[in-house]
Amino acid sequence: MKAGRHRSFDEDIALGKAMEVFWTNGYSGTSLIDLTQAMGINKPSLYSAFGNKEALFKKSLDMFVQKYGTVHAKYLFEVDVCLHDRLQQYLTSIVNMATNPQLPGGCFVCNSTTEMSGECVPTGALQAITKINDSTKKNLLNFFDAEHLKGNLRGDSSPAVLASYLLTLQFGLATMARYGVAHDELSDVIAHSLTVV
Amino acid sequence: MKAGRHRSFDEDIALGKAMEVFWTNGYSGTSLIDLTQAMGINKPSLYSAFGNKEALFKKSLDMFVQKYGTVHAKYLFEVDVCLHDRLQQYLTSIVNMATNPQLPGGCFVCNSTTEMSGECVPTGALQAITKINDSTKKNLLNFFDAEHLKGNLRGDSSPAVLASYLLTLQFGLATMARYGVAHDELSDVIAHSLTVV
DNA sequence: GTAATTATGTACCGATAGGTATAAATTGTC
DNA sequence: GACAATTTATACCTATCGGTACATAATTAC
Repeated sequence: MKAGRHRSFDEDIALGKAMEVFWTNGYSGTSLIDLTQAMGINKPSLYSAFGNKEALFKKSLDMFVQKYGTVHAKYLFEVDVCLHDRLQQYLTSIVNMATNPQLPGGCFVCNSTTEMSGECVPTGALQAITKINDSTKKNLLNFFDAEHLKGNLRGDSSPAVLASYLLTLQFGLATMARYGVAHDELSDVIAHSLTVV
Repeated sequence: MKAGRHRSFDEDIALGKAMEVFWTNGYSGTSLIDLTQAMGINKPSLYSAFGNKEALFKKSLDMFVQKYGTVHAKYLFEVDVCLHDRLQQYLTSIVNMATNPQLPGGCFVCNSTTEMSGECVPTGALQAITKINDSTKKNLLNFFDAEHLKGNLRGDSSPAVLASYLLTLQFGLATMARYGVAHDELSDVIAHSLTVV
């Protein structure tokens, strides 16, 4: 056991609260007071535990990806389910998150992506967002490449276009949820969008 | 001619500059100094001409809609063009704007939509954004209703679902452009997304 | 128990936020 | 040209921004 006074708060719980605040308000819309109040700690504790605002934002993005970002992909790889149904379940999982009333609404990464290209968000944070999107895009490309090899792609749709199409749908559905469109309506959009695939 | 000193700046040009700054940085990412510097005026002039930050934001949204928002719809109503091609030209027009290197990237309304549901954006601004999206959605619904009556809708796709699908694509394509995806790649996405319609 | 170590609470830092008071500058009216 | 009306420029207001110094409290190592 290390010496010194113990942390009076759980780092993961506090980080989860920070993530929700950033998700709700964006980077530049979030103040340190918003954060400390939601996290239930004061500023020196925040800085010693997480660094500064930018570092906390990046850690919040990491937690979002780990907690709400990676769970959807499992539906892409279920066995004995046709490609169409796997894609539908994948997008439905995203819409479930984006419309979950217990959560801030939409998708933290999508929100942050629209916040890019402004001088108001530090460079490191922008790079983190780009990295996440690059990873998602590449994963989708690898997925459709594999499906192509398995002969599951009908029509002349290339894996690259399908990957971009899926990412476009993800962003679009998340923004629709943020705008307030209800879950059921987005389910219909998913069904329609996959009549191609 | 009214008495008193004349304005030394063109209101519309200054408002255009303000729109670009808000489009780039979002509401809470934009400071009054950002605005006055881009507009080439000082704060008292800004306040006397436009009100305050919130009013200037709403006027910027209005100008965006008028200057960059309504131009796309004309492609929906061209004569002697099939529905598929009209939709393709409509979405392509949006992508042209969202990837135009002379502009801030993406779509101002889409960016603002993801900024919603935070306490950092004043209520009036949020209502303005919702109003624009409501209007877009309703216009698309009316359009597809009319196409339905003309017998141009194939399959069992309802006008309401098609309208939501189009709006989802708009948001998605705009966010993709903001993320940095190139014009040609988005053209392919458009082509693929319309194999349904 | 004492010393070393770590976290907490308060109070503060300079910089900047949105917004305005005030006076100088510029115009049309008479 | 005097006056009324309007815009401009400077300087300032209070509140809050992100970030930190410092003293105090709590804990382990010895």
